[in-house]
Amino acid sequence: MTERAVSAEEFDDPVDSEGAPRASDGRVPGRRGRATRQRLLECTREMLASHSYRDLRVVDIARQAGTSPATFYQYFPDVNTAIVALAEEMAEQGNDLVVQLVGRSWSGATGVQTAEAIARGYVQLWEQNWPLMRVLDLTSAEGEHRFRAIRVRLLNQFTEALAEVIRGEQEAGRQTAELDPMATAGVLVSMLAHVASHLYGFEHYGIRTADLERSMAHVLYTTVTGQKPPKSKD
Amino acid sequence: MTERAVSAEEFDDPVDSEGAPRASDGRVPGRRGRATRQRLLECTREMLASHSYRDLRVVDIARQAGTSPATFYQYFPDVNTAIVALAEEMAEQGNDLVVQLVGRSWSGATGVQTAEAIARGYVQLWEQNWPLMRVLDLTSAEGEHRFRAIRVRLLNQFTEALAEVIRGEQEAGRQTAELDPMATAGVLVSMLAHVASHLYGFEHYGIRTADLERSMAHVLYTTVTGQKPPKSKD
DNA sequence: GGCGAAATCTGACGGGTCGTCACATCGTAG
DNA sequence: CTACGATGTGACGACCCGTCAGATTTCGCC
Repeated sequence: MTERAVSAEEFDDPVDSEGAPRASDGRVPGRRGRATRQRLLECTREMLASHSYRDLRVVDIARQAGTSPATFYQYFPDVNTAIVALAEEMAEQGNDLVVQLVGRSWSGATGVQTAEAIARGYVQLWEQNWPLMRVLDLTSAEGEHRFRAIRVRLLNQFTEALAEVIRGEQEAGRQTAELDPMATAGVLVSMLAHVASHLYGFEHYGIRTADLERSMAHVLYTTVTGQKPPKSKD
Repeated sequence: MTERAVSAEEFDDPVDSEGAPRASDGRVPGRRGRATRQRLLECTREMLASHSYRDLRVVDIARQAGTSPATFYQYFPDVNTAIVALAEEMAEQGNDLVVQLVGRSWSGATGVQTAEAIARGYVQLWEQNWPLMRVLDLTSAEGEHRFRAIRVRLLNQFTEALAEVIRGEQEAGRQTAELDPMATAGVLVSMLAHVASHLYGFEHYGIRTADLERSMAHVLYTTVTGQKPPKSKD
């Protein structure tokens, strides 16, 4: 294979400390420029929701924003860089939510509620951001290091928080010490991530989202605490 | 966005009942033709192992096979169709293996061994076929219906077999009847699929494959049987 | 052994996308 | 109102894809 252009994949979006982006030629854009950049970002988000990621063309985003392809390249070295900007914003907000849920109590009936909240929370996070989440999953499986970094950050903080809980349960003697906490947490987060990203496929096969959430909550609770869940109220 | 060429994505590889493929013009190839086709397939497999799927170019496969791009198009309408042929072969063989494992006994210490065998088996299946598995995961998440069909077939038979076991455990009163068997099985298979496809990522973070297998086996056994595993020998 | 016809292979081309660059336009400070 | 920096764009070269007419190889048959 002839070497392909490495393109800008290896470089990060040039953004200064305040988040003000620089244009391709290194100059700092003014009001008009930033407005155009923002408009391009929003159009990218829209296109991502209505078109397949693979079919996303610069010319379409530019046209949607009422400008020319060359203008797009003035603000982003490529389409991925624009998406990274969007994904970073989403990851920021979404991560807090789920990690926070892990911190709740894991004992008894409250613990079951925690597990349910996590399962539902993760599913909702995915449903609310599926265009970006999908791209994140997709490109992370390939080589794109920036997307992978975001995804890893998103999942890793979650995994570590969960591992900490598992470690606590092990020390309290409620959970078997034979399991590696990080490995176990990784397995659980994998479950959440994969199920969330394939909800539509499951629905297609007649498997209801509510049932999936219940099963995931069950697995979560059981695996984290090492206990059978106390019988629920419903 | 202007409509993109639908290309041959919607059409299946023309293959007659005996598996003998037809060339692009509909004629049945002779010895030389079939040899060339096979050579192209093997080269596709090699390229897939050493190059990213996205960077796979027809011209490279052809060159590797010591022929011209036009020859490739004589036997396959596009690169994906060639990969589908490879993936189908793999799925055939791999599916039997894992589904067969599910049929083993799930009671007591033997059950733990069954769970471990499944976890290890799935991981090995992935490790042995990662170039194809990766493409399957990748393109299924997008729209390619042929890849998705193969992946669904692979996972669905597995899921249904597992659901059947869970249903049995429920009827025997060992597992809570609150959970939908298919949903639960789907969750478990998701776990296996996602962990297997991210083994390298986990290793990168210092999480050992052996620990992942143990954790997955634990989750599998616990969730399927509803019992704590009997204490192991090691 | 030679000769057509069928099978197989290939060079070259039209069509399309990508990213860049020189230049046009805008808008604002003086 | 003018000049200059900031912003926007048409058009171009490079690249990849899939096709097609024609060249080359193989094979059955005399």
